[in-house]
Amino acid sequence: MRGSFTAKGQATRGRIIQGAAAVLRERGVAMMTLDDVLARTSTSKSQLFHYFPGGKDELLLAVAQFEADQVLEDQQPYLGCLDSWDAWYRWRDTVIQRYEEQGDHCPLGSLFLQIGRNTPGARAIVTELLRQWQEHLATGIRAMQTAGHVPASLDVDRTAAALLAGIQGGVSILLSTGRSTHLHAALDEGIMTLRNAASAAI
Amino acid sequence: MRGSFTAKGQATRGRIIQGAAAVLRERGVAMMTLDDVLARTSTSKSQLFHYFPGGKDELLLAVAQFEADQVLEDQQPYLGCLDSWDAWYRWRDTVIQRYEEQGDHCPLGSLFLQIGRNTPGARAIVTELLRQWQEHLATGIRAMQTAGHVPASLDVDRTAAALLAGIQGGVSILLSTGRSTHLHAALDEGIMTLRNAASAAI
DNA sequence: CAAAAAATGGACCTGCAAGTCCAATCTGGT
DNA sequence: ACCAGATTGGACTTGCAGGTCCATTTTTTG
Repeated sequence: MRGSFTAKGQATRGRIIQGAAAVLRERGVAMMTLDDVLARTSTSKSQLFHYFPGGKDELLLAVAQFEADQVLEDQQPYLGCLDSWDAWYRWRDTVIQRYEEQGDHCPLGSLFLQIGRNTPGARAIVTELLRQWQEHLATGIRAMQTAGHVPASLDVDRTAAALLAGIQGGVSILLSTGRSTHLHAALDEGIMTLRNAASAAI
Repeated sequence: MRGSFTAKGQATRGRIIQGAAAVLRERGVAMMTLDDVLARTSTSKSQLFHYFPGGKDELLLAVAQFEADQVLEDQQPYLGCLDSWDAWYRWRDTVIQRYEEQGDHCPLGSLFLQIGRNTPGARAIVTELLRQWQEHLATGIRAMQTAGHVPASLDVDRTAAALLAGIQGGVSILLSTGRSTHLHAALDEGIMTLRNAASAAI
């Protein structure tokens, strides 16, 4: 199927996805129409349905995947080497900056509320994203343990899970209220927990 | 305006809101139509537009308010008297149970993604809910300080904010993945933070 | 260079769901 | 009992957005 697309076809397909993502950030899922996407990408209906035979749902799913890939990329290279307190703080700043810039549109969240959890594809995308994200955090914590900055007795998975939850909640509150206070608090608390665990263990 | 509704009218209005809330939990915002609501509540179009002249948006807003009121109520009486470790754990169990039962539909989240943050009404509802929620948590933490279980040096507002963020994120992950692991972790970490602060201060 | 396959343009269809309207019925006050 | 205003029923309109179709152009391939 996908192999039958030529290079030009792939390019068009990609353009449609990116255009849809842009429209989505501007207008939100509820307000986005296929015609918006066509207008923005200078493509025609037949093209859209040529590359996304499943119609709107398939397109939204593709955009969801596109946005999901972006999330972790935007946190690099910091998320990949959380091996010192300084690295953790730099990563924290990156996260906060990214989501403050994003403003009050959450492509992923709204997307998959629209697509619905029922569709297996949507759920898989989010689940996989969260899994990778948490794994990065856990790896970072383990690195700190290895370096002796955090006691080995700390429950890595639970700490990472809690931190990830805090971030998610912080972002979702930022979307709701426009204030990044909670995201800030969640990140600071999370890192502080690591540090306190360290000092408490002394 | 509202005063001109008779008792019967108010009852109908209420029925419509509750019916809409039910439909919403079942089918999700994207899939809900006014006709669904009419069918479920045995009312007619003219009634719906009589009580909600603003149409669908106004109805959704009313449902949002209805659901928001529910959220804190469901956590009572525990949320109101977080003055011992035992009380905190009972509250935690209540929260987890409530959201595990709710399954994978978030009336508020989806609602106000649909209505959009742009509308002032929607934003106000969520902001106020979060404010009250966090205030309850802060009050609880202060009670623990007063009782000497938590050191007075603890930054109450930040801790409460982080805990609230963790809950929000935990719930949103529960909605996405169907697993309550993160909600669990966030609550446990949050309470553990209070306890560790206590022991660290000794 | 010719045939086949892919890519594109855009008119058209269709169904649905929000919102309108008016006539009919009920209810509460005097 | 009577009247005004509130309530209700449901047919009708309307616009839009998703999806179909086919003719045309471009590209690949042999």
